[in-house]
Amino acid sequence: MRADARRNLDKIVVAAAEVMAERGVNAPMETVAKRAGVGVGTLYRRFPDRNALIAAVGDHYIHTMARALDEAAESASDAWGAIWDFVLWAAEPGRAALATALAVLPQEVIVERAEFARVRAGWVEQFDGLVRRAQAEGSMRTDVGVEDLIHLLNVFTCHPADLPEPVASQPARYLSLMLDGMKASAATPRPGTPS
Amino acid sequence: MRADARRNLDKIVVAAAEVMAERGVNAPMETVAKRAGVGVGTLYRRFPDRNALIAAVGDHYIHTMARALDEAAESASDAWGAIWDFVLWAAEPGRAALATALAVLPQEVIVERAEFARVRAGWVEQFDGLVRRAQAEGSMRTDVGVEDLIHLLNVFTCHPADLPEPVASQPARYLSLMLDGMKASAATPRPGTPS
DNA sequence: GCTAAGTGGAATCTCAAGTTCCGGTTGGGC
DNA sequence: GCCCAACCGGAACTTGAGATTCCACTTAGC
Repeated sequence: MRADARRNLDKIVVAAAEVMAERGVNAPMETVAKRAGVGVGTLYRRFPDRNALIAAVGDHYIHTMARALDEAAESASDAWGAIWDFVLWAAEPGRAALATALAVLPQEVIVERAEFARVRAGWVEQFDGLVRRAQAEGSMRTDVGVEDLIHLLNVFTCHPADLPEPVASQPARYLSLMLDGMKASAATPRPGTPS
Repeated sequence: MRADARRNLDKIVVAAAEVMAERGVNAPMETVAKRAGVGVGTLYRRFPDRNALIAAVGDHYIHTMARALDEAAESASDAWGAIWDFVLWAAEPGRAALATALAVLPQEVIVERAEFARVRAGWVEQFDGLVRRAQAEGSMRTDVGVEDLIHLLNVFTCHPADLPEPVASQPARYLSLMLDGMKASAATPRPGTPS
C-alpha cells in the first residue's frame, strides 16, 4: 500500500467518526469524503460499502477507549478517582465524536466482528471491576452499575442527528452532576412527600 | 368546521408529536398520516407545509407542560418536591414524545409564534421560581439552574432519530439519579485525588 | 334528502444520496 | 530522472424515498 493511500485511509476513518457522530451512521458518503478531503471515489475504493466504513470506525473507537481506561486505572489513587478521570476524559470535546459513532453502530456490524467484540468485552469488564471496587470502598452507591455509566456516557457524549445543538452539550458539566448522583452518600428515597 | 374534521385534526397533531419524537422533525408526512389513521390528502389540507404541522405540535406540547407544572406546584408540599414530581411526570412514557418533538423544533418556527413563545416563557419562569425556592430552602445545590433541569429533561426524555433504543431509555431512573446529584448535599469537589 | 365539506390514496414529481467509471496524478522502485 | 502501477477526484448516471397534487367518492348536518 502506497504511503499516500495509507494516509488517506486514516483521514477517512477519522472523518467518518466525526460525521457519523454528527449526522448518524447513515450520513452521506460524500460528506465523509469531503470532510476527509478526498474524493468519493477514494472512499469507495477503500470501503466498498457502508458497513465496512462503520466497522473501521468502531475499531478505531474501541481501542481508544480501552487505552484511556487503562491509563485512568493506573494513574488514579483509588477506583472512584479512576472512574471520575475516565468519564471526564471521555467527555472532552472531540471524544464525543467517537462515542456517538459507536452508540450508533448497528448491532449486526458489531456482532460480526470478533475482534471488536473482544476488545469491547475486555473494556466493559475492566470498567466493571473499577465500579465494584469503588462500591466496595464505599464511595459509590450500589444500586447503579457499569451499564448505567456507559449508558450515561453515551447520552451526554452523543450529539445525535436531528437534535440541534443544545441537547447534550456541556458533557463534562452533566457528567459530573451524574457522578455526584452516584456517590454513595447521594442515594435518596423520594424527598419532599415521602413515597 | 365539521365535527369529524376537528377530530381528525386532533388525531393528526397527536400522531405528529409521536412520530416526530421517534424519527425527528423531518419524519415522512405519510408516516404521520398513517399513524393518525388518515390519508395524506387530509394531512396536507390542514397543514399546508411541514412548519405548520410542527408549530401545531409545539403549541400542543407547551400547554401540556405548563399545566403539569402548575399541578405539581400546587400539590407538592415544598419546592423540591414539586420539582421532583414534575420531572418524574415528564419522564413517564408517552410524555417523551412531546418533549422530543419540542426539543427538535427548528428555532425559526418557535420564534415566529408569539403565543408559543409567551406560554413557554411563562413556564420557564414558573419553573425557575421553583428552583430558586428549592435552593433557598436549602434542598438544592446552587450551582445548577432551571436551564440545566430543562436540558436534562430533554436529554433523557428524547428518543432521537438514528440513535437506536438503548440511548435515553429508562428516563425516570436516570432523572432520579440526576436529581440526587442536584441535591444540596451532593455538591462535591473532585473526589479521589483532590483538585 | 341534499350538498358543501371532507376524505383517502394512486399517480406524479423532486431531489438527495448512492455508485460507477475514467482521464489525469504521483509515489517510489530502478 | 524516468516510468508505470497504484491512486486520485469528481462528473455523470441511477435509484428510491418522500413530497405534493388531484379527484372520484363519502358523509355530517341542515
